[in-house]
Amino acid sequence: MATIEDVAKAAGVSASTVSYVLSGKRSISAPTRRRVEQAIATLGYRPHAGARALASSRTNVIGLMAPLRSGVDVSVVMQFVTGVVTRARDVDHDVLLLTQDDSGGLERVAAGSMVDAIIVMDVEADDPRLPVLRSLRQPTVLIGLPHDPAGLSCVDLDFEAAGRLGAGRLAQDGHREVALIGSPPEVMDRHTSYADRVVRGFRQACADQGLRHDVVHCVPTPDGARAAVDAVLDAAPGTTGLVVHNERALPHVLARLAERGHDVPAEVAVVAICPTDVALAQRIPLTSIDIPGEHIGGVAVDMVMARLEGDRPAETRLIAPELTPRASTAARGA
Amino acid sequence: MATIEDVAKAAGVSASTVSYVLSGKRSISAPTRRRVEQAIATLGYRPHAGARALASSRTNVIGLMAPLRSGVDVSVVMQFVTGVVTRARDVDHDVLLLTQDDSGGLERVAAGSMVDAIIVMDVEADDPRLPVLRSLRQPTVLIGLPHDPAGLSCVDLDFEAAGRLGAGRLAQDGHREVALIGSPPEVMDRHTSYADRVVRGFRQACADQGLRHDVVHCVPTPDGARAAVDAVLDAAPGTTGLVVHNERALPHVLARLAERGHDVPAEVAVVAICPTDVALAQRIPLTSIDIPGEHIGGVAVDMVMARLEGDRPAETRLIAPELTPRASTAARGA
DNA sequence: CGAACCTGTCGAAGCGCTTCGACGGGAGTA
DNA sequence: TACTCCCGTCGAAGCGCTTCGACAGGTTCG
Repeated sequence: MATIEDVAKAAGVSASTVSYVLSGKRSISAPTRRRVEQAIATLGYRPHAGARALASSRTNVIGLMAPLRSGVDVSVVMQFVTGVVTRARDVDHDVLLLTQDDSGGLERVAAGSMVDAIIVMDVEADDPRLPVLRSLRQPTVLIGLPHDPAGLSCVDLDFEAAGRLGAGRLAQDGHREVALIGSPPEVMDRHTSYADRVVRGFRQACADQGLRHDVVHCVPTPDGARAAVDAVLDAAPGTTGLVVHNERALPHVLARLAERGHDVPAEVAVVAICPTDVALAQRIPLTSIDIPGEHIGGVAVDMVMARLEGDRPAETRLIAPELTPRASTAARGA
Repeated sequence: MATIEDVAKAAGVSASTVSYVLSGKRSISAPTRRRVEQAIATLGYRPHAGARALASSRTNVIGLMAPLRSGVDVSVVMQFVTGVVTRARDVDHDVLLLTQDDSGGLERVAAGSMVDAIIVMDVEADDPRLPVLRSLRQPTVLIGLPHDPAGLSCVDLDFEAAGRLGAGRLAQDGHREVALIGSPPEVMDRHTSYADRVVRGFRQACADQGLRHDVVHCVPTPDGARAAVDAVLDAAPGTTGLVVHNERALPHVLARLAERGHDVPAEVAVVAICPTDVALAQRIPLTSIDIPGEHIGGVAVDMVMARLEGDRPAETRLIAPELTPRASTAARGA
C-alpha cells in the first residue's frame, strides 16, 4: 500500500503538501496540485482510514443502530437503512451497523472513536439508551420521539398527525364508527414511540369528530389478523372504517374482511399507514399514509452532519404525513 | 478520553504492559494484571480504534455489501445481515454496511484499510465485482455462487439441490405435471446466482423423474402473480404441483389459486422456497424449504475469520436444503 | 521605498496504540 | 557454584496521517 510519503516523493513535494491537496485546507498552486494528483492516480493511493482518524479525530463513519429483531416491519427498517446509507455516502461517510440487542454497542463504538456520530432507530418512549446517548461525546439523532428528547435530536414521521389524518379522512368520508388496527402487542408493550403516537392521534381525532371508535392490536399472522378483525366487527358491527398501522398484518386483515364477506371499500373502508410500495402490493391498492423511510433516514444524516459541523443545539423534526386516496376508500352515502 | 498512557500511570506500569494485558500476547503477573484492569475500569478506558488499526493493521471491522435494492426479498436480506452482524459480534468484530450500488465502495473501504475482510451478498453468475474482489488484500466471502469462484470463498444454501428437492417431493407425492414459479424477471435478468440455480435443479429433477414441467418468473405483485399462475394453469391445466421461489409473490400466488377455485393442497400442492417464518405467515402453513439466512450469514463470518487467522485457501460451502412438510402438500391418490 | 501582507510550501510534532528487543531476577540444571 | 533459561516488565520505534508554525518570495499600499 502506497503511503502519503510515497506520493510526496513521486510528486517531488512534502507529505504535508499532499495532505493539503487532499483536504483543500490550504491553497496549493495549480501545477503542484496537478503533479500530486497525478502521483496519487498512478500509485493508486488511498489514505489509511485509521491513521487519518488518529490524526484528525474524525472517522467519517456514522454508527446506525437498527432493530434487526422481531415485531418490526422489515421493509420499513430497510427503507430507513437505505436512506441513511445513501445519504451518508453523499456526504462522504460510511455506516457502521449496530443491532438493538448489542447492549454496550453504543458505548463501545463511541468511546472507541469508531464513529463520529450516531443514529438510533426504533426508539421507545422511555428508551433505556437515552442516558447513554446523552453521555456520549458524539452527536446523536433518534429516529423516533421519546417522552423526553432533551439534548437529543429527533426526526420522524409525525405519527400522531398520521393517526389523526387517518381518522379524519374516514370521518370526512362519512364514517361514524371506526377502528384502529395497530402494531403487534410486543411493539406496544415496549412503548415504541411511533405505535403509541398513532394511537394517541387516532383517539384524539375520533373524539374531536365524535366518532365511535375502538383500538386493537394485532399479531401479524393470519390468526392474529382474524382475531383483530373479528374483535372489532363483532363488538361494533356498525364499524365501516379501519385504519391499519401494521404492515405485516395488512394482507391478513384484508383477507379476513373478504372472508367475512365485507367488501372493501363498499362496506368497509381501509386506510393503511405504511410505505407506499406496501400499500400498492395488496390485493387492491390501498389508500395510505406513506411512511417515507428513505427520506427520514436521509434527514437523520443531514441533522447529524449539521451538528457535527456547526455546534448547533439539538432539534426535533416531525415530517408531516400525507394521505393518498386509492381504491380502499370512497365517500359514503351521498 | 483516557489514553493507554493514563491507564499505565494510574496502574504504575508502562503503556506496553497495559497493551499486553489487553491483548494477552505476553504473560503478565496476576497482581499487575489486576491493577491494570482496575485502572481501566475506573478510568473507563477504551482503546482508540484508529490508533489500534494504525499500529496493528487490524481494524476488527468486516465490510458487508448488501443489496438494499428492489427485486430482492427484504426479509431474506435482513436475516443474512442479522446473521452476519450477530456472529461478527461474537468474534469481537463490527460490521460496516455497504450498498450494492456503491460502486467503488469495495475498493474504497479495502484500500483505505477500513475493514479486515469483506462479505458480499446477492452475487450474480458473472458478477462484475469479482475481479475487484480478487484484487483486494482482504479476504472475501461471497454469499452466493458465481460461475467461477476461483480464489474466492463462497457459502450459500445449495439452491440447486433445493430446486431438486422441491420437484422431487412433488414427484414422490404423486404429481406428474408441475411448475416452478420463480424469482422476478429483474432478478433473473441479472442472473443472480440463486435464482438460476433453483431453476437448474428443478429442471434436472423433473427430467430425471419424467415430470412434465414449466418454469415461469413472477413479478411480486397481485397482477404479476395472477399472470404467472394463469400462465401455468392455462397452458397445462393438468398441473397439480407448484414450487414457488419468490417470497413476496407467495401470498398473491396463493390468493390467485384460491380465486380460481383450486384448493391447496387437495388440487394443487405448493412447496415454497423461503424462510420458515414466511412459510408460516401465509394463509395456510406451507410446506417449505427453508432459506436459513441467519445461519448462512454466521457461516460467512466464520469462513472469513478462518481465512484471516490461518492463511487457508478459499473454499466453497453449500448448505444442504431441508424440506419441512406442512399443510400445503399431501400425498396424491392412494 | 519600506512596512505589511499574501501565497505556496516545508518540517516537525504528535495523534494513541502495538510490538520488538532488551534486561533484571528467580528457577532449573549440571 | 556457575550457567542457562524463562518470566514479567520496560523503552523506543514506528504505524500514516494532519496541522501548526515558519519562511521565502512576491504584492500592495501609504
